[in-house]
Amino acid sequence: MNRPPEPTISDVAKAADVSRSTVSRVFSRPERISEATILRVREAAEQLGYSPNPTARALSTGLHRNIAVFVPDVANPFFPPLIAEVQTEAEATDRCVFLGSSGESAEREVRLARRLAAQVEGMVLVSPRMQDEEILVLATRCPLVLVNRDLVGLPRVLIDSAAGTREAVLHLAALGHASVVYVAGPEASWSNAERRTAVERAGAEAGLKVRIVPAATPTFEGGRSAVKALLRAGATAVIAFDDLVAQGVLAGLAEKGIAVPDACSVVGCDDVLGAATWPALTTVSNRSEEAGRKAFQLLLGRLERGDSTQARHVLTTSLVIRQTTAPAARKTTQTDGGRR
Amino acid sequence: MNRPPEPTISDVAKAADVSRSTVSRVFSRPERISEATILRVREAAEQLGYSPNPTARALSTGLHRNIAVFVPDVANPFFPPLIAEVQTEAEATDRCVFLGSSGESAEREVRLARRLAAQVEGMVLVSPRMQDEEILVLATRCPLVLVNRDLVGLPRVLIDSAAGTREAVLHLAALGHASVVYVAGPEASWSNAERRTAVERAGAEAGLKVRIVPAATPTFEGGRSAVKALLRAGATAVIAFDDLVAQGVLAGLAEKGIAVPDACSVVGCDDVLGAATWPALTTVSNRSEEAGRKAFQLLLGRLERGDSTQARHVLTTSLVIRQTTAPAARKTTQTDGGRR
DNA sequence: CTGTTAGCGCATTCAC
DNA sequence: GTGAATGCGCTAACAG
Repeated sequence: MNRPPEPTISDVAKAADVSRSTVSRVFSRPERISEATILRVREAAEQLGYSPNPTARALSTGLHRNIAVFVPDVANPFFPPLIAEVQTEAEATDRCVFLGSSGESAEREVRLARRLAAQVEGMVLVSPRMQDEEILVLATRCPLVLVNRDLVGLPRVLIDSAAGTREAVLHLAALGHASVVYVAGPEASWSNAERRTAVERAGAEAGLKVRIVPAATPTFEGGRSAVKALLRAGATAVIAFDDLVAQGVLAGLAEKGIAVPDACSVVGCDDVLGAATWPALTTVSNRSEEAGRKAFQLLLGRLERGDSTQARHVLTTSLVIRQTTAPAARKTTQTDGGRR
Repeated sequence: MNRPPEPTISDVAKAADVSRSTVSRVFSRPERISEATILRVREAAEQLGYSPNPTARALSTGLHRNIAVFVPDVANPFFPPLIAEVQTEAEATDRCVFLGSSGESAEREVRLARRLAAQVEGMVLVSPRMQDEEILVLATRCPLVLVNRDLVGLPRVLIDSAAGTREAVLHLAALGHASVVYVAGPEASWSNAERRTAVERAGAEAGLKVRIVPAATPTFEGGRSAVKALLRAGATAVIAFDDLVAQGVLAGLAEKGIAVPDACSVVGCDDVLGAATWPALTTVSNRSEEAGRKAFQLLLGRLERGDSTQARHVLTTSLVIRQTTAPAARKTTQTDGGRR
């Protein structure tokens, strides 16, 4: 029931009739050891089923060969592909990855990060919800790479959804819509801020009236319950914070008998659903896998080559037009939208 | 750029003018220390920003307060909610979690597990792809809990999708279908075996002809490319390994102009898509969050109370009828289905 | 209740 | 190229 004691470096040393230092070197700097003894030690190790204890090694060197990835919520489909990518890359450099899924809570995020800092050589913070200061403090204790958070002084990779969002607004304008509603995501989200201002700017540029309706949470449910406010605002076109929210909006609209795209156009963001909604969702493209890969590479660069901390890698996006956008209905439903 | 040296137990001891052991005890068994010195030590620690180094602690005690969760693929939406649940539970007991996403590869799974075994007190293996023997070997080096793998001698939680799958077959029979095709998932998957035999048994029971068509991978793409074989088999009703595959089937069917559910009924499994497909997918319910919670509790029981290793917790499922199933078409399309 | 001593398993000086 | 000694930061007996 309890684990059998693992063989230690001493066991191997004894078996191979060398000193412990030699065994240690065989596994860390083999270049300084003769072929012959390497073979002998390796064999003894194999036979005993020995492999260096990572904990002891970490205590001695200060290096853990672990990293941590933080996301606001693993269950949000935007993140898993990114996580998978980081894990794959990490694996390739023989590193293990801790997962921190903080349930959209900045507090949990901070607590977890503190807890993990001593066990990792670096962390990737994806769409962190904590404040700038908290991130900066963390950065003094552990190398950080940010994804979708634009903080000067830290390496970061940014998925520029503003570009695609802008396209979306222009696309809606071209379809004859006179106004657009943005269903907003989390306050603390950099991506949300990007998208929101992109909608506002492009809206102004194209002469569209822009309104903001917050989603309580960046989820299907959040989108669904935002529909009431949408209808009150007399929306004919809506851009949602992300695909999940958009999907919720679609569902909410369907419940109220509002036809998409005939009576109302809907645009998502992140393209995590593929063509899995009905009608297939027009959305802004997603590059989260690339973001994950790049983030890991930046981290690796810092760890192994002491790269600068100033990297700012931007991945641009574009609009993927599918079936939830259509020309504005001829006869716009008038409501008391602006009143309250 | 390099991290400032963390304060150690000695620093705190000096500052509080006590021995290192006392400091140690304040953080591990405060009940044996007087109120007064606890306060003094705590204060000194706080001021220095000290907290016990987990690595040193682990080396000394053999306890890491880490666990690992393995899944075949984080990006498969079945797993994230389960992972999130485990992580939340772990956090509540002040444990951190490693993630092992193995890309559906048994080999990667084994390698990762070996690598991680020395850093965790236990692991949760969700739908492992490795062989029984490999799992058993691993179990000698590290406490294990299995999810969706029925291996005698190890604690396990099983989502009994057979129950819901059976309902699905009966449902299709009741709708007048004469045959059903099961689009199979991974060979190494316990869930797949369960579902497959459930289809076969219930099919026999209800007098349905049953055929099996494998999906290359348990993904959207896998389902989509299985459609060709489906058509060749002249399917009027199909049950897919999971929702993702079902969604692929839906897409493939749509491409060929086959109407769902009128010309062909489709049933998924795991209910991970909610009502997000069109038409909304009839599927077998999912209890992955509960599975995650239960799995962690079993692990905790083993770790803290030395619970038996014989636990076998079954979560049953049922059919969720939505819109992708309908009565069999009057006129069945005849094809050369059985020929090759 | 608290201090002293020893050691977890390894990497790293420094000698030879 | 290899061995002997020392310490990483902490917990665990064993005293008192």
